[in-house]
Amino acid sequence: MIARLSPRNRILGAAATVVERSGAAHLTIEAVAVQAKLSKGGVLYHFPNKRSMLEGMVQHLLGRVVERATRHRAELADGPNATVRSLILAEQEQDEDDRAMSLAILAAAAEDPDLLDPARELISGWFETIVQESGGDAAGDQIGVLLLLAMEGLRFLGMLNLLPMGSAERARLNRWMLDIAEAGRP
Amino acid sequence: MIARLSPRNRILGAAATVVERSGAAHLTIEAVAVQAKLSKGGVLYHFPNKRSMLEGMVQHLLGRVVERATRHRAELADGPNATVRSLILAEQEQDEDDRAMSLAILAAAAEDPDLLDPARELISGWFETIVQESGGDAAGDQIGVLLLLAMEGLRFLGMLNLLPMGSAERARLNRWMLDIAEAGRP
DNA sequence: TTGACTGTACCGTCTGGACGGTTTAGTTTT
DNA sequence: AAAACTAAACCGTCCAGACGGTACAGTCAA
Repeated sequence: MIARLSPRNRILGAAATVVERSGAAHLTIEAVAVQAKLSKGGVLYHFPNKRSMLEGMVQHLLGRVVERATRHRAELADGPNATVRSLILAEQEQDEDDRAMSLAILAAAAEDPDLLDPARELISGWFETIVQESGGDAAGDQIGVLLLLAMEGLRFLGMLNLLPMGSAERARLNRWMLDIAEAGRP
Repeated sequence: MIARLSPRNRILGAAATVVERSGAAHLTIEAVAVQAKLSKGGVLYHFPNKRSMLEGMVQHLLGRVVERATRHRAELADGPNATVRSLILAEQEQDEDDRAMSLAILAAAAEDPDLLDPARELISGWFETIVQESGGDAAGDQIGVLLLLAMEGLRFLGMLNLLPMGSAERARLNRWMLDIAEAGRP
């Protein structure tokens, strides 16, 4: 029933798995090939070099986040803190594979910090929007920024296995954060 | 003027600089030696291998954080959310070098996720304490956790240069977070 | 309907280079 | 004299990337 993944996405998933298991330093074309059950040449057919594979990972990751956030954003119309709420909802929606793909950020940063440029732009845009939405830059009213930062904290701690929270606790926290965003304050 | 660093700390600082400039994948003994103005043998005199150098980086980073947090913690006695507040204050106190050393986390994660074990333990302890301090686990009352996560979000986004905030904005946010922690809510 | 051709998706092999680490013999600093 | 290095050679391993070839499904014209 599972729609067979395109070879390209299978490779990207395999790359994420390698990073998850061995760390970004051991992300090699050959390791990815083994994981994806391809030969090295097979991988290089889809991505001409390692750098383009990392670009692909980052792009894939950001693409999915943006896609989901945009959808939720549309549903929420222009309610209070709609953008942060859509980001929280988008994060909540991620499955295991998506979470593993987050490691693309670490792998990219390890290889060449410039690979994160697209992420920089995206986040920068979020910040601007969120600051506006949570009441201009009136002193102190930065609840949107706080929530966004907490989301990112969750993301990074989670991807490094530094987060001592079960999925139930996490779900509860997510719900609470949505409430805060909607109410404008805890 | 500046107290000359011990060779050991000079090496650790050089390692952080290498990661900052080139990414964790290019952290090699030789690159560190060049940056620290030593020979390769000179570095290996202080750290027998790369792994022990990474252990040293993580240890150095955590040591400083713990030291500062402990000091602030003592000052705050048992005021509301004292632990989170001490962590915020500790983070605020970091200089450029300390921030660069945060990259040790990324470098360690890239090489071998197990190197993060000490950090796991530390963070796990923080979580426990903070949950207790912000009112047991009474439904919804997770302000301490939220603040800790936001702090970590700041840390990670900052170390990857993904944070579109100037130091003034950051300072303002920090002050606001301290207020929230003290009041228990905004 | 058959044969020529095309594009996609690979495989297996090879090479040049870099890296981590070790060793050794010698030098500077304190 | 001991501690703290330097300089250089060297080894085994690993890796990115290039290359030539293969299998095969589909197209299309005669």
